Amino acid sequence: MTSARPTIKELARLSGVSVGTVSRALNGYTDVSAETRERVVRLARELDYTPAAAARTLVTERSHVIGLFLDTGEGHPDVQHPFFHEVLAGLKDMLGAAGFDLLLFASEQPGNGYGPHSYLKRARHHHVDGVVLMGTDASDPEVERLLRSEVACVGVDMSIGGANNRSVMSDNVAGGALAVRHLAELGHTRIATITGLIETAPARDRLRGYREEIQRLGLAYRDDYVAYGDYYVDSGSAGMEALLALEEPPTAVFAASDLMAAGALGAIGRAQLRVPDDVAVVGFDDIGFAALTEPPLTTMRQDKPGLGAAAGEVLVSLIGDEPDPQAAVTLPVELVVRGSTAGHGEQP
Amino acid sequence: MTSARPTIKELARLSGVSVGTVSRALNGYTDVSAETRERVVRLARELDYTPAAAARTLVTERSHVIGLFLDTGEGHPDVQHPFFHEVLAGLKDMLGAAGFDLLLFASEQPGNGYGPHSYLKRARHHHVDGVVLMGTDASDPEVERLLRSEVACVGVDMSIGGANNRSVMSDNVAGGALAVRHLAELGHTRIATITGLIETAPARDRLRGYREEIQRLGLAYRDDYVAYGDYYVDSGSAGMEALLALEEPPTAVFAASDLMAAGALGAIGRAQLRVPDDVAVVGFDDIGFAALTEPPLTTMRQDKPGLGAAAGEVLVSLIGDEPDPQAAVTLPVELVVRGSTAGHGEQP
DNA sequence: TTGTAGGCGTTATCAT
DNA sequence: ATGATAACGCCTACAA
Repeated sequence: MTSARPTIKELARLSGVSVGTVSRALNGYTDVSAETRERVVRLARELDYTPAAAARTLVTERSHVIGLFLDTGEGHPDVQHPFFHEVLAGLKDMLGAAGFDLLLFASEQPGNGYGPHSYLKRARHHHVDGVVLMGTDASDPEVERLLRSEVACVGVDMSIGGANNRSVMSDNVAGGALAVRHLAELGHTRIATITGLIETAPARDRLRGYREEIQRLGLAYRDDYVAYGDYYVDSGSAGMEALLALEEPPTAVFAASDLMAAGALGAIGRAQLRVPDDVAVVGFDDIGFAALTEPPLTTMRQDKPGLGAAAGEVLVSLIGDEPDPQAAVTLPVELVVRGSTAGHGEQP
Repeated sequence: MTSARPTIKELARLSGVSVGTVSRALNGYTDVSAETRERVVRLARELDYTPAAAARTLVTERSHVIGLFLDTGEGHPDVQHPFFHEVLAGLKDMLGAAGFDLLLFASEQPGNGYGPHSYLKRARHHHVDGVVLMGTDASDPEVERLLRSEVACVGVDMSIGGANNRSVMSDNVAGGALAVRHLAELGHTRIATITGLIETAPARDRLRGYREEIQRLGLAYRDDYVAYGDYYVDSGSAGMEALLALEEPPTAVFAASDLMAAGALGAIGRAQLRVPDDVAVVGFDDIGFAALTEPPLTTMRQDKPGLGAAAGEVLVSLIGDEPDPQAAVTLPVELVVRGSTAGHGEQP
C-alpha cells in the first residue's frame, strides 16, 4: 500500500524542476517563486515526503539528534532509578520542542565489526549534536576523553568541566541543610544521615549541607551518625539498621534519596519502632512513590522535569552560537512535608 | 587536543592504499592481504577512527538504529509509568548486544521546517531499521498508517497486526485468573477488580481473566464489582472508594496495576479499614516499589526485562531474513505473595 | 589483492 | 528564479 520513500529527485522529476529548486522550496528559501514553491510543497505533502536525515546530516554536519548516556555504574541495574526517568521526561519534551530527537546509546559496538566503541566514538559515530550524561562516572577515563573532545556535553547531577561542557543540578547543599533544619525545628537534636554514593557530587553536596547545618545549629557533628549508602533501597535499610544499633541512636535521619528513605522506613518498622514518633525520616528527590509510602515521605523535592529541560536548553544554546551561558545551572529544591516527619493523621 | 574525526579517506592516504581497500579491510572482507589489513586496522585504532553512521546508512540502507515511540496518551505524563522503564532496560540491553542503538522519538518536527511529522515520517526520516511501540494508541490513524507501512514494528503490551509487525505481552488473561484464584483460595468470595485503561489490550485481557475465573469458581460476576481505572494511582484510589461505598463491599480486590493497587491501599486506609484483614489487595506488574508499600503488595509479576528483550529479539529477526517468528510472543506471569493478601507479620 | 568509480539523498556554490 | 554540479563519507561492483 504505502510505496517506498520518495526522494527529492522524485519530487524534482514530478514537479518539473531541478533538485536544487526543490530543496530550496522545501527549506523556505526566499529565492523561489511563490508558484513553484506552492507546487513543490503540495507535491511533497501528497507523497508524504520526508527528507533523509542521513543525507542531510552528511552535508550539513548537523544531525539534530542528542545522544544520551544513561548509566548508574557500580553494577546497579542501569536505566533503573526513577529519578532519571522523570528528568528524562523533561529533557525529551524540551528537546522535542526544539526539533531534536534523542539517541539512547545502547550498543558498545554499533553497526557491524569495528570492535567496541568508546563513549567518544559512539558520539561521533552518530554525529550527535550534543550529549547528555546522567549517572555516569565522570572519572572514567573514557568519559574524560569525551569531555575533552569537541562534543558538547551537559551532565545532570554530575560536575563536569571543559569549554563546551556544562552541568545542571539541584542545589544539593541547600537541600541537605534544609532537611536538617526542618528536623531541628521539630525538636530533634540527634540527627543522622544516610549518604548517596559518596563518589558522586550530589552525595557529597548533600552531606556537606547536612554537616554545615548541624554545626550552624550548634549540634555536635558525629561521624557515627553518617551512614554511607548508594542511593538504592537496600543501602538505606542497612544504613538505618547500623544507626539504630548505636548506643545512642538518632531520633531523626536525613536520607539522600527517597529510595534509601524507603529502605530506612522498612528497617525502622522491623525494629518495632514508629515513624515519625520514634524516628523521623526525610528523603530526597520526591520521586513518584514518595507520597505512597506509609507514612508518606517528607522529602526535598527536586524539580526533575526542570532539570531535564534545563539540560536541554543549555545544550541547545551550547550547540548554537548564542552567547555562552553560565558554566553551571543550579535549580532550587523544595521541602515537602508529609507524614514521616509531621504529625500522625490517625491519632487525635 | 582531540582532532577532528578522521575519515576513511584520511586512513587511505596515511596507509598508502585506496579508500576501497580501507573499507574492505575494516569490514573484514577476506580479499585483503593480512599485511594490509593489519596496517589499516592499526592505523584506524591509533586515530580512533569511527565510520560515519550517516554515510553508511545512506549507502547501506541500514541504520542499526531502532526507533522507540513511548507515549501513554490520554494526557498522562508520558515516559512516566515505571513499568515501561523496566521494559526499556531489557530492550536496551538486548538491542545493544545486537549492535543497535535506540532512538527515542521526541520531536514532532525534527530538523528545521517541513512541518509536523507523522509517526511514519519520523521513522523514515531517521531510516530506523525497526520501531518499538509502547503505550501507544494502536487505533490512532497515524499509528495505523505506520503499521501498514514497510517499517517493521513490534508493540509491547499492544496488540498489532500486519505482515511485518509483532506483539509481545504478558499472559494477561492467565494473570487475571491467577489473581482471582489466589484470593478465592484465601477464602474470599466477594472479589472486585479495578481495570486498567479499558481501551488497551492488557486491561481487557486482565478483566477477561478475572471474569472467567470468577465464573469458573462458581462465584457471581457482578458489574458493580468492576471499577474502571486508567492504570495510574488516582484511578485506583477512586475505584476503591467507589467499591467500598457499595451496599455489599468486596473483601478483596484485584487491581490491574500496582500503581492502582497502591491507590487502593490509600483509599482503604482512609476508610479506616485494614489490609489484608478487612480487604485484601493484589496488584499487577511488580514494579520496583511494590515491595515497599505498607503492607507490601501481593502482585502478578511481569517479566519486564524479558518483555523488552523479547521485543528486541523479535524485531531483530523481523529485520533480518531469518525464518518468520510467531505472530505474537506471550510471556508467563508469576504470582508474588506479600503482605497485602497474606498474614500480617507483626501479629502473633 | 587492489584501485577506480558510481551512487546513496541532500545541501550549497556557482553560473545562467 | 532556476539549473548544473560538486561535495559529504562510505560501500560495492567492476576492472585491473
